[in-house]
Amino acid sequence: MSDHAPASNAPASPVKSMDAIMALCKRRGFIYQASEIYGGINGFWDYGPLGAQLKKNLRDAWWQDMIMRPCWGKQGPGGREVRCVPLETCIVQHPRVWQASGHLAGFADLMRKCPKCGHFVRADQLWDTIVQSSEWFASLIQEFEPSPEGTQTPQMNADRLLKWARTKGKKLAPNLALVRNPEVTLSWLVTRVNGQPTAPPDVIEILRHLATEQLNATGLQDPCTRCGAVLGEPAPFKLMFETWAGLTQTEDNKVYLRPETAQGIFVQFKNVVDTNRIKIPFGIGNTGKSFRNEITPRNFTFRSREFEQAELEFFCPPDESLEWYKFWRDFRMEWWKSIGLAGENLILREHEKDELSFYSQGTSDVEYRFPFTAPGFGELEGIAHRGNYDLTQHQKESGAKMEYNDTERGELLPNGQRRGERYLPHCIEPAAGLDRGVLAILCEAYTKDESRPSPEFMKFHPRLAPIKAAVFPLVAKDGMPEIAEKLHKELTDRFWRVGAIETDEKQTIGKRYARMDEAGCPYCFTIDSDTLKDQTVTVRDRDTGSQERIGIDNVSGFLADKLQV
RNA sequence: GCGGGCGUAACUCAGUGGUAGAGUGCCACCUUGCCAAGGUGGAUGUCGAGGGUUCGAAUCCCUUCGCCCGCUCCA
Repeated sequence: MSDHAPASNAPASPVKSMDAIMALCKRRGFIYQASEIYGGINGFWDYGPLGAQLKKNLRDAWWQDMIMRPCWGKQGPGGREVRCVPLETCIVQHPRVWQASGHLAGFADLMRKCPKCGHFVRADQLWDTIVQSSEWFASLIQEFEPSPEGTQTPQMNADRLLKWARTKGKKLAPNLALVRNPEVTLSWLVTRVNGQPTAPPDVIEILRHLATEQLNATGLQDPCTRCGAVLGEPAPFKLMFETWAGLTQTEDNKVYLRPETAQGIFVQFKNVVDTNRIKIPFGIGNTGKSFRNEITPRNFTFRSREFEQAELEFFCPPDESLEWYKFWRDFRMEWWKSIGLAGENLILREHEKDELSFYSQGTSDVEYRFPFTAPGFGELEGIAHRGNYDLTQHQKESGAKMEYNDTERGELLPNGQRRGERYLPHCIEPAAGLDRGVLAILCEAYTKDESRPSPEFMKFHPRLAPIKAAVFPLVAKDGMPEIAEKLHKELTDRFWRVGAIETDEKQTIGKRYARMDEAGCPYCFTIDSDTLKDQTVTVRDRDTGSQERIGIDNVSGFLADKLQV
């Protein structure tokens, strides 16, 4: 999650209530807590019937617009056709995949845990963190005189340190050795300073002394940045889920659940090139579950430990990569807008230079202003220029040649062919979070309007709505139910592939409309007494509540037009 | 991980030591003539879980799980 809140970009409309959205999601069966009857399990969520269909519709929209007809048929840079093929790779890959990608190293930073307050700090950043953000250090450092010119040793005054330990130190760093046992701790330090005037201790060594109560028994120790207690030993902090492939749970059999789908694509890049008549530039798309052991799952489904990604890796010649990057960045923003995130809550944010990975020439995030991030934004999708980093890594680690032979390049030969040019393609990666997408769509669709008979309703784009339409008899008599049933069957026969068509003859018409509003059904067709006379029905629009009459024979065409199918 | 708040019906919540409640929703029947309309009736809870105190616990204590908020973390 990022937290960018330009003052000029403040929300014009009031922030929606996340509690109300979550209540509706539960009540109407969009999202349930996973394993709820057992008390739930931290960081995991299930989709109910409407949620499962909504998410499928989003996944289908991605698949259709990225794989089946990429970018709605728009041309890429230089008027080139945009071509993409699908792929489905395994959640479990060879462990060396994660070695090559850097996840094994990057996802297992050495962390140190404070046994007293439970605080975590990265082992390699301990001293930086203390100097930059430790409250007790900021206070303590003021008790020292500045270092004399050309030295690293601040001037120490034992009396002032004693006083600090008994006053401010008690509050700020209650577990620091200096605070718990000032005389002993200071005596070791004074001995050290006076004993070796030619090699005075630097700031870090002084801090380590102040954290050490029993020098003889323990040696110098390191303090917790927050409470000053002695930190535990560095231990790998595992953000990847581990399991075993094989019956024995030994180190040899250890495998990991993927933290992203992208690596499966890079690993199969050569196979796709070699076994399909496809030429660069082209993309490979893959949707599927990924897993990260998030430290703090939070904000409903926004940061879950099991989540689904929709990733495309688009391969192109290095000299075209920047243009393709910009192309994809802009298209992906357009795409999110096209499925209903059209408002001021969606932004495209280009990363600053210092945010970029060393191999990247550009990265952008599509971000949505969720109720829980407002006035800031949370990431929906990252579009990254990854250079040839990943193919290079896998080429090195596996020894397999990842080069592409571009037969459209190189000098023109006498026979009219090109000589060809071998290179490692560059890669543009639009990587979307489907669950975050669903959550953004739920938040965007949720609308509260107390002036309506149905004050809470879901304004889904018709393409995503789990229920596409409903057919009602105005009252359950005079032959209306029979006509409704016939129309319902007709619509179901035609539209079942894209979503549900519902019918309901119980309760009053207002209640039935209201129920459909909460489920986000865009259109309701109602059979009334006029239908019997002139073969027309009313169409009710979810967002406005307005009605128009159309011929019963035109209903199917009307809906097809609205759903663009 | 720390700090704060919360956990009672599908949803929103009342109930602070003495028989488990309300509104909404849901279901059935009656009534219907376009917006959660009206009437009658009905179903639904191991009060998040475990332990303790007590004659007696939704209520007090301890532990634990989950959710929300603020820190922290987020390759």
